[in-house]
Amino acid sequence: MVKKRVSSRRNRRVTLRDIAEATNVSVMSVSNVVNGKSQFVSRATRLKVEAAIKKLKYVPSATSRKLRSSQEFSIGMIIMDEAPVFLADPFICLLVAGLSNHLSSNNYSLTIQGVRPESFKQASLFSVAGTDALCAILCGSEADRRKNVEFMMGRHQPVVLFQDKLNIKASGIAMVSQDDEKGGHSITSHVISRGAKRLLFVRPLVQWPAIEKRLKGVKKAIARKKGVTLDILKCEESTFEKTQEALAEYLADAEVPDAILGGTDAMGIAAMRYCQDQDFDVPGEIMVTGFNGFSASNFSTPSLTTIISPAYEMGQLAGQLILDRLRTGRFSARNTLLPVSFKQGGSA
Amino acid sequence: MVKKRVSSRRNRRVTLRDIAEATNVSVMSVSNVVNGKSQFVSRATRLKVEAAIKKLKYVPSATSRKLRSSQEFSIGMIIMDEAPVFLADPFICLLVAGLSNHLSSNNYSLTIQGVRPESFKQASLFSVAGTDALCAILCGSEADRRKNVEFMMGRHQPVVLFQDKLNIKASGIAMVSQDDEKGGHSITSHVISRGAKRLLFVRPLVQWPAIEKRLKGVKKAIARKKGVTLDILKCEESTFEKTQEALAEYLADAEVPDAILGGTDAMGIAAMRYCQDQDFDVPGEIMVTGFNGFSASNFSTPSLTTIISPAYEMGQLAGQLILDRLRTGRFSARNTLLPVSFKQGGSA
DNA sequence: TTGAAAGCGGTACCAT
DNA sequence: ATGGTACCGCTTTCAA
Repeated sequence: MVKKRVSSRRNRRVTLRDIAEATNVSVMSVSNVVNGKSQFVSRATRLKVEAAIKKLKYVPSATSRKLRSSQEFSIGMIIMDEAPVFLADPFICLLVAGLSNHLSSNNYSLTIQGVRPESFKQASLFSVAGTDALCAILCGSEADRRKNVEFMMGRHQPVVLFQDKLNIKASGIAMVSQDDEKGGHSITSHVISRGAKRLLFVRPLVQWPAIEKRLKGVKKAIARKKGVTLDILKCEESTFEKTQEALAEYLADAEVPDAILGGTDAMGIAAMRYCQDQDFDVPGEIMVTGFNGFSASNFSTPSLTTIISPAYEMGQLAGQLILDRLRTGRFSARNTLLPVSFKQGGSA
Repeated sequence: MVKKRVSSRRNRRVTLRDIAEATNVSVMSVSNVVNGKSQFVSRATRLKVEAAIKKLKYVPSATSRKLRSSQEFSIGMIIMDEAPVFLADPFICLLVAGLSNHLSSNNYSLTIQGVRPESFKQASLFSVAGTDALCAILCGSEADRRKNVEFMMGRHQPVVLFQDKLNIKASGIAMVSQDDEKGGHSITSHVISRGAKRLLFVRPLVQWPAIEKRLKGVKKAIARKKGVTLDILKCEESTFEKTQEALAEYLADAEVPDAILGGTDAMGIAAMRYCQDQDFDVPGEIMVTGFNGFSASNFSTPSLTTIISPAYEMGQLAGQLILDRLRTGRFSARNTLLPVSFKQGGSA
C-alpha cells in the first residue's frame, strides 16, 4: 500500500510535492518551473504551477538543493583577530565587501566569522556553515598559521589566504596579498629623502604577516642609507589610546625621532595627535606616516601621508579565483601580489 | 537483493556509512560519536570510531544535518546601500561584529550581503543562503521599506530590522534601534547652549530612517528656542569629497552658520576640515558635530563632539532576540530602543 | 515535454 | 548501548 503524504499536517513547509499535487503535474515539472528551465516546460504547465506557487506561498529549500547537488553555493571567510570587533579595521571591511559583492553577483553567499587565535579550530563556521571553499586572514607565528591552514585543508576545500606568504605545496591553496614590502620601502624612502635620520616604526604586538612585510620593506630602505637608524615600538593593541600610551612611554626616555612610521593609518594618526599634543610640529619637527590609507587619512590635520591599499580589489580577486577553482578544479594563480600606491599627505 | 554501496567510487565524500562499515558499527553509533553523545556509546566503540574518522578523514556534512533537522543554524543579514562598499560605515561594521559574535558563540553562522536598493529582492542571499531568520538595515521611503520587509516575511522567517520604525503588526518581526531622536536633540541643545543661532544639518541624500530621526530630534531642540534657525544640506553621497563639495556650494551664497551638525562622523569631519581650510576657526567661529562616534572622532583636530552609538550592543541584542525567538516561537521584545550618549570633543 | 524512482548524508524514531 | 529504517526536499537519471 502506498503511503499517502498527510498534507493536512499543520506548520509543515510547503514543498515541490505540494505544488505538484495541487496542479496535477510531476515534481520535476515544478522543479523546472522554479528553476526557470522553461525549455522543458509547456507554457500551460508553467502558468498553472506559477499560480500554485504564489497561492501556496512556496519557498524553495536551499538546503535540499545543496544536499542533492553536492554544492553549497557558499564561501566561508574567517577573520582572525585578538579583539572581538573583528571588523574594526577598514582594510578588512573593504576586503570583505569586495569578496562579498563578487560572490553575490555570481549567486554565491558569504558566511563570515571573527575568531580569536586560540579558538580557531572551534569556529562554528567550520561545523555549522556548509561551504564550498574557505578564505582566511590569519595572524600569529608561521608555525601557528601553518597549523591552521592545514586544519582548513583537512576539510577538503579550496583555501584562499589573504596577506600571507606560507610556502605550502598543495594545489588546494592560493594566496592574495598586497605588496606590503614595497609599501614599507616607499614610505620609508620618502621620509628619508625629506631628511629623517631617526625613524620609529610603531607596530601592534600581534604578529601579522603583513606587518612583518612592511617592516622588511622599511629595513630594506634604510639598509643603504648612512646614519639612518630605526627603532621599533610594539603596542599592546592598535587602538588609539594604547598607541598613544606606548608612544608616551617610549618618548619618556628616548630621543625624539624624526619620523614615526605607523603600522596602520589608525596608529599613525594616534601617534600624530599625541605628538601635536606635546607641542611638536608635524611634519616640521616630526614626520608621521600611516599605512593602508582610506578615508580616515583625510580626517587628521595635516592629512596623513600613507600607502593606499587595494583591499576591495583583493576581495574581488579572491572571489574570482575561488569560483574559477570550483569550476575548473585548479587555481589560475597561486600567489598574487597586488600593487600598492603612495599617497602624499601633509604629515610627511 | 540488497544494493551494495560502491565504496570504490573515486572522489566520493566520506560519509557516516563509510565509517560505520569500516568499524562494523551502526550508522547511528557513528553519528552519536560525531555529536559527542557519549552517553549512548561505549568507550570501546567510541575509540574505534574516532580512529576511523581520523584515518578516513571524515568531515561531517553540515547540509545533511540541516536538511534532516529542519534547522539551518544560520542567520542572514542584508545591508542596503547605494554604494558597493556596504561595510564602509563603522556603525555597520560594529553592528555586524556584535551580531556575528553572538551567533558564533551559540553555534550559529552569519551570512551577509550588501544590496543596492533597486535589487533587494534579487539578493542571492534569499535564494541560495538557507537561513533560519533574517536581519536587515534598509533605506528608502517608508513604502519601499515596507515592501521589502513584506518580501522577507513572505519567506516564513523571523525578521529583525535595525534602525527602523515601521509599524507592522505581525509577530514575526522585531526592531532594534538606537535613540537617534534623543541624540539629535542632545547635540543640538549643546550647540545652542554654546550660543549657536544659525544651524546647518548636513545629511546624505538617501533616506535612512535613522537620519530622519536625528533630524526630528534636531528640530525638536530648536522648536523652543527663539531666533534659532535651521538649514538642511543634502549631499549626494556621504563621502569626504562629496560632503566638502556640497558644503562649498552652500557656503558660496549662504550666510556662514554658527554650527554644522554632521549626519555622521565622517560628514562632520569632512565639514570641519573644509571650514578650517577656509580659515574659519573651529569651534571659535563655527562649531561642528558628528554622529555615531567611534575612534575616527579622535582623528581630527580638534576632536569631534559627537553622539556615541551602541552599535556593537545592537548587533548582540539582535542575535539574542533571534535565537530566543527561534527557541520559544516569539520575540521577547518587538521594539527595542538603545540609549546613545553625548561625547564632548573639542569641535563644539 | 513529462514522470517515476533513486539518492544526496545525515537524524528521528523505534526496536532490541 | 546498538541497530534498522524512514525521511528531510530537492535534483539526477532515465524511461516514456
